[in-house]
Amino acid sequence: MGWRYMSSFEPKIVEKRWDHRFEKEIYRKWEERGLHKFIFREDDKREIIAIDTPPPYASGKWHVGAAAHYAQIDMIARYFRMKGYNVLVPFYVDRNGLPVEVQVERKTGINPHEISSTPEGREYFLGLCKKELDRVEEDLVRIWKKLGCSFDYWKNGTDSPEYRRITQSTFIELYKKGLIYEDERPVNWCPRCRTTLADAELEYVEKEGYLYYIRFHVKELGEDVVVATTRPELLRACRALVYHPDDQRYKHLKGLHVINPLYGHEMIIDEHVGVDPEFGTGLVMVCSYGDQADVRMFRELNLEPCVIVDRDGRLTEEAGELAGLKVEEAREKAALILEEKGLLVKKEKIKHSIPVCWRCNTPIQIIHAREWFLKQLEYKEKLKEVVDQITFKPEMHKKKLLDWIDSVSTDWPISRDRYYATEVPVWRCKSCGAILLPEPGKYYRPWRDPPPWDKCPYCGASRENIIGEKKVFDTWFDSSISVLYVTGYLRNQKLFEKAFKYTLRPQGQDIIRTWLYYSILRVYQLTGKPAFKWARITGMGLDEKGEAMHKSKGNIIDPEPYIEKYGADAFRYWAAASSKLGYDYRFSEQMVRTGLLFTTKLWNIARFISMFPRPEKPVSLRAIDEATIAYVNDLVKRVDKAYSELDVYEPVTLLYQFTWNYFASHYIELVKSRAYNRENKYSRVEQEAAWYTLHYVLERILKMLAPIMPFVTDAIYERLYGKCIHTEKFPEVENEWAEKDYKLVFIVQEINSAIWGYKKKHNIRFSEPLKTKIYLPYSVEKVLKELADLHHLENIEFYEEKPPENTVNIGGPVYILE
RNA sequence: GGGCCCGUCGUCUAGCAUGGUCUAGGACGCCGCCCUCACACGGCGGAGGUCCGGGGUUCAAAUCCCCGCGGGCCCA
Repeated sequence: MGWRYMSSFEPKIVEKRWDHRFEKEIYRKWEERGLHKFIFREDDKREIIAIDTPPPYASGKWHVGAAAHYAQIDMIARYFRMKGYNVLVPFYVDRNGLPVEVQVERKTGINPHEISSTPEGREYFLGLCKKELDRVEEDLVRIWKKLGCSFDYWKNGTDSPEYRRITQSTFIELYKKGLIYEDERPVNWCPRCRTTLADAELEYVEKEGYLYYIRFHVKELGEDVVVATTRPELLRACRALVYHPDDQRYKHLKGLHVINPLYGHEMIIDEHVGVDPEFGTGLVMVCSYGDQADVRMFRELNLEPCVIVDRDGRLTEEAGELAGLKVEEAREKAALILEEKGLLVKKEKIKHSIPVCWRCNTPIQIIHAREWFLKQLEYKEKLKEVVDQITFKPEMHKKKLLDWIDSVSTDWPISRDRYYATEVPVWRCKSCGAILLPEPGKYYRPWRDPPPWDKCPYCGASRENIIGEKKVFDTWFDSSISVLYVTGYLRNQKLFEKAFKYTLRPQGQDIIRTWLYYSILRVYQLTGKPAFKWARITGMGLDEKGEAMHKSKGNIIDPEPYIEKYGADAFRYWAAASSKLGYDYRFSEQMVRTGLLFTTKLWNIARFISMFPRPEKPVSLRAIDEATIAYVNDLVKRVDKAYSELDVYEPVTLLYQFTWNYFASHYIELVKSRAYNRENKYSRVEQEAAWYTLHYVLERILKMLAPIMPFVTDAIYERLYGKCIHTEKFPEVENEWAEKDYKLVFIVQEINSAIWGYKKKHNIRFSEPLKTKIYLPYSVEKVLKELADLHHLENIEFYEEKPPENTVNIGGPVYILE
């Protein structure tokens, strides 16, 4: 008959607290059992949820915010697994793009452009990049494994032939659809490095220079105007003068013309909101190109550019007297000529910030370069409809994307003059100029591979005339198809058909305009469908002071020491509880510590409960058992709903609150004596009811918490119930308890609080009897035994609506005779 | 500089779409007391907020409107 006659109880859990050093061992167990492996079988009835995990860029270790984001993604993945989905949550690394080149250059001093002038040199440089990436990738993988993330590790990153093959195939596909074209456009150019630079490759330095005030003659009026500029050497390229539309000083000049003081050509006078009326005279020159503002004006005012700076940073023949001079020399000479002609009104010293090449500090020039473009302007309206089909969590971030779509004003330049990236898969016939695209399906390196044609298919020119493209893609061109890569596009059609259905994009709000936008654009162009069912947008990870973490600010917080010190579950507790989804979340070591305390609390709750066997079905439950079970059923409902909305803050907060502040502090305290039943005050049925309820609640808490704190919940579950919690189903609301009233639990909490407070105030130990006559409402008459036991009440009377006149309230519905 | 978003105890939040039940609720932290047989990595109690500021609408505003201020993101 065993436990039915037990009088002393031994816990199955012996240790007084959870030791997070076991986490490693548990993780190993998960790996051995293949818990994280995504397996696709056609006959698998489960729906697939594909999580388009952000491939992190391997430019350095994660800070706590990034680590928290991946932990949150894991929580969502684990939840959906418990809900019966086959969850595809890969982890692979974004390894394309500039940052690694920068890092290698810093470490080795090698100039990528110089070394890459030969295929052998380029190959060598790529090898160095790869090594560096491998090193950083190891760090990242180590961290997420330490964090307990159940990702399926894919060794093929975005630089793998597999991924690049798909990127190139999509290029070829879109080219054939007529969505890709080549064009010349203004780009940042470093004359020393002789390369185009992305905006991200620019640095800004404060430089002293002169502001030259130049006199222009207005053709129609016979009056002069004065214009301030820092770039007089660009006068040849100057096409207009502009002022701010609100600037009354120049309103009368709109549409008139001035004569260029050095070259004599006519220039129109126009308005533009980009002009600062406070700068100089409020009238500025528009030249191709002094700065990015000029680029914008040329575009928006429909001016015909005439670039007079060449690739070496010297002025072209167009510049007449200034031809052949370097920009700085030309500037001085232009000023001199103007002065001689009496057209230079004055020059004043100013400090201004100018863009320079991040590498060599040379001021950049804006010149025209040939680039590849993807059409996007014609998709704007359609994309807004597509975006509306995606569920945003939280909704507020959707607006950022819609606003961005509205503001898109040029097609997307997708090519770059870099090296560690996916090559633009194009060859060109020198003889007839034809652009040759290979068949999709293979990974091509045109800068190195022999052309896949024996002769030009158009003009028949020999193979030597077919030249490979040297350019590579913008990294976003690769990463924008990540969801297609994940779901098996062009790799496994059967998988793709099934997996490209419930797609989830988790990402930060900082890359809504890039990763999210480009993904939606590209996937729509390729499949005609919205890229995602859900977009889950997180805020920014901040340091303890609430400031964004940047390498340059030196406030990066490394997650590893905290995971080591407090354990992954504690860290994950912070990751879930630090803020509401979509808002910035700041790091708090204190909160990680709270997470650790919570693991200890859970451990000890389980330790207590592990003393008691788990009965099958209780014959009858006592009132507080019923209310508690009803309460936990309602909790299941609320936690499930929050998770299903991709939230982890609400679940962790609700569970913490319930577990610690109700279940441990009140329910367990109330039924302790019944569970032990040392003095046989309760019937065996009543005792079993307590045991049943304790296990009933604990089991549900553990399961609901498992996605957030996977280690400690698994350890407890394994010891108590002999199974791995992560292959269990998420708890469901039981119909018989669904609508059951449980306000008893709140009344009981008030009563406990009142009596504890009263005893405390009167210096009565909690274990001492309370002799004072105490009045309680009839509604708790069913909890009388538990209350009397817990508080050692000796003299209780119940009241119907109001207690007798001569009593005093001591809190809640509790009164005493004084 | 422009666009967008956000702004409730030290911190994270509930309440705000449908104004009154809010002299603003909870949690973490903080302070004080207490070793009470799962847990002192614990228990109990307490203090903490002019709801960013200023105007307005209204009998009534954390909640609606306007103007500022502060923070964030992206763009320039």
